[in-house]
Amino acid sequence: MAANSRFSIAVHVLTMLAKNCDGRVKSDFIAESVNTNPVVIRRLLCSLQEANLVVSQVGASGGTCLARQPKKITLSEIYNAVSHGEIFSPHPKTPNQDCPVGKNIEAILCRLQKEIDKTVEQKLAQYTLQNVIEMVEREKV
Amino acid sequence: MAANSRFSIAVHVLTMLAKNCDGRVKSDFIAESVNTNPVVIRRLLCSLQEANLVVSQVGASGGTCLARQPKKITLSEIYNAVSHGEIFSPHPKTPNQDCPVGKNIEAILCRLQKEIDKTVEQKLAQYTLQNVIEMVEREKV
DNA sequence: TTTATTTGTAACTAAACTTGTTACAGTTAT
DNA sequence: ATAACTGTAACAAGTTTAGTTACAAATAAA
Repeated sequence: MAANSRFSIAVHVLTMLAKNCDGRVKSDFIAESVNTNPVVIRRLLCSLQEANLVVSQVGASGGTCLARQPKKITLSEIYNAVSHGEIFSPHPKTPNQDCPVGKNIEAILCRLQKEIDKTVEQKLAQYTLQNVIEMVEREKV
Repeated sequence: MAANSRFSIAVHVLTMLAKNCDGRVKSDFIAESVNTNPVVIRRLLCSLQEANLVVSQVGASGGTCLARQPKKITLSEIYNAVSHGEIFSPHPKTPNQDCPVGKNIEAILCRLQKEIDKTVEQKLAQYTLQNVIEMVEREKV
């Protein structure tokens, strides 16, 4: 383990919700499709709820539904809801500040990090959940 | 720990080599600037050597130097040498193949993954090690 | 009002990965 | 011959991840 698959599962979960948009979907049902434990799904749904992508209802005949139409949800929003975009990590320990390279490299890498994040975000923003649904349908053929 | 900082360290290491391009640089010297153990640096240098970015020499008065001019080394090459570009991971377990979403979502996410990787690669390819050196110098002011 | 169902969440485990560290074999200049 | 290096194996400690059990709280339905 130890490699973040939350975005993959989140896209899967939201696609399930979109295809069952008429009612509230239960975490057990989603978990069966994702092939995992319902608690894993509920944990993820909490993050998606914080990001205002879904609405959950507790109690009997509760469940979750999308907060918006699939065409109004971008993959960028999904990504931000469940991951913090870091293509690479900074130095584990602060570099030697007495070395001219060590003193300045962190700030440069930090700027680069942000620039890449923005690039990824722009790419992911090109796709909506609706696009994913259409791809799933097309794939079926 | 448990967050890959190899790219950050690789850029740091290569910048050190570029600024000491006249001779062979020892792992102990680099480790002091990076503030880590020389073995960590040597391990990284092995990866950079496999990618033909540096040349190392064993034995007394050995060390490492760049294999090419800094302006001919892109950050994209560095990234590929030390990381395998994965912005997100696939499902840990294969989704339920009896569910239309579960059956198709993996292929779609895989294509998306590759597309994002290409985007990141293009972004990183815009910068060379020479650019980083210039940024380090400029930062110093 | 009682009961069954469902989310939310805490606590724990096992696996994977990362860096740091020690140790040492092999290579090379002096 | 000796000292100084790299390359690499082996292990420890810390972090993160998904999976799991358990249960409190909320809610619909009987």
